[in-house]
Amino acid sequence: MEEIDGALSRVSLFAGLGADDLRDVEGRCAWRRVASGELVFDRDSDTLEVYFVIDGAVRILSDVGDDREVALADVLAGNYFGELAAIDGMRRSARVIATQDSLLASLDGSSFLTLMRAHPDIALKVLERLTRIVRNLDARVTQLSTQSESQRVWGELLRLALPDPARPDGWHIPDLPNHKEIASWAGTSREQVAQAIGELARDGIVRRKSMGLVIGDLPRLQLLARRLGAA
Amino acid sequence: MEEIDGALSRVSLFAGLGADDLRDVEGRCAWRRVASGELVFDRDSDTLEVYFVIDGAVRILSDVGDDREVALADVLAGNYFGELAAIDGMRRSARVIATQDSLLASLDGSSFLTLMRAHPDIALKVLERLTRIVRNLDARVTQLSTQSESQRVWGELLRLALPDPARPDGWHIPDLPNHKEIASWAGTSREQVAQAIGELARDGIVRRKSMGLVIGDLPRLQLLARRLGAA
DNA sequence: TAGTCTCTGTGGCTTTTGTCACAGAAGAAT
DNA sequence: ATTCTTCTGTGACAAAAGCCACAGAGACTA
Repeated sequence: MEEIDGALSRVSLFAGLGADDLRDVEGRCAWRRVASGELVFDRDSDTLEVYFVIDGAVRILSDVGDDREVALADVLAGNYFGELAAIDGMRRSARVIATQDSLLASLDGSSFLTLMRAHPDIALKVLERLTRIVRNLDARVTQLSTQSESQRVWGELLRLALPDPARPDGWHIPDLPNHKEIASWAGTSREQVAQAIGELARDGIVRRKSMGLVIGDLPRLQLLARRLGAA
Repeated sequence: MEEIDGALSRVSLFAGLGADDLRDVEGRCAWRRVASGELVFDRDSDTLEVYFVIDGAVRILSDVGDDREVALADVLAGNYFGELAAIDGMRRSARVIATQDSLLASLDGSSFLTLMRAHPDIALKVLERLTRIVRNLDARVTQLSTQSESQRVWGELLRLALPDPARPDGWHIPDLPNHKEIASWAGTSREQVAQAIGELARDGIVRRKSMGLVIGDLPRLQLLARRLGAA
């Protein structure tokens, strides 16, 4: 029981909650500090808590046996995860691993349900969140069903791209995740990620830089990522 | 304005609603009859109604241009669709097409929101539904990311399989959807579906029958659909 | 009944992926 | 610095998938 002090007010879900209610919820929370890489819960476990990420970040992933894993979502500070089990009472459908040293608050499932019943605004916010998730997943299913693996890698790069302060109209990826991680988002293998990036580099569309990529020709990359890109 | 009479009581979402409330909701609904194949709404349209399927069935699909389409969900009588836009106010992310002649009731988005606010049980049921959808989509993303196309087709066949009343322990698919449709669920092409089924037939695992398939060796099919199936 | 149409089942050829292998780069540990 | 380990970038070869083409089966029309 450490820096609990108002920690939950950093969670946007509780934005509309009065100070008293907030204190009450805080009182019901258990607190947990996890190191980067640590397992928060595993698939098929039958716990029902909802976790609030006070600080740090976690990744939800559907691991599939040995090597190849599939990243489903990143949950950053201020957000929450584990709500599915709290809502339907079923087992965890994925595993959750901290991607940074993190501080988590957990609320047991039935308290969460009670809270939503008492505060329609909160229920509505949870609905909005699930809605966003469903829309994202629909889009991802569509991409996995229709795009080639390279295209998915390129799309992932576009998602990571930021305007480059060094060059007007320039874009870059200052801190590229490692290939295995990109692969787990794009639904492909580490080697394919290397290949796909290599192809862009050979065509002069990107240049490799210390820890990242410089995108020289963003429009061309967008074209490639979409449909059958003409070379 | 036809056989509105108590039609909404067939929608399980309203199971806990009192007779008066139910009548009130019915009064706010617009009614629409659609023929099989007819478009209910298209992607990117900015309507916000929720639709209740009183009779018939619709399919939600994320079409991708010309030919290849991706099926996202089937909504049968007693269920509803279109809730995403009602909840978040964004445009439709997919198109909806009737797969049978159907009777639909539609409720405008703000009435739906009001209803959920007034009746936490209904909000909870919507949450449960979205939860189930998210879990399904997570599983689908995982399969698309890790299984081969044939495996996905075989998995789809397993999903369609029913116990065969004609043979003890026998399984069959009495009414196989056409290959294009199977492809739209498995995220592959019509030809791959034909190939995958052809392979099973050649190995004696299934036999083709008038409009369906007879599954001779279910365990073997399950094995193939899972991991690197040994022949 | 013959004539369309759509759906099936296959084959062949090109391109993409899966898999293994390996050498160099980059970090981390000692 | 030196060693160890993990990550990167590629190449090669086998297997799978994309794509096109076509012939036959069924279903529906005229």
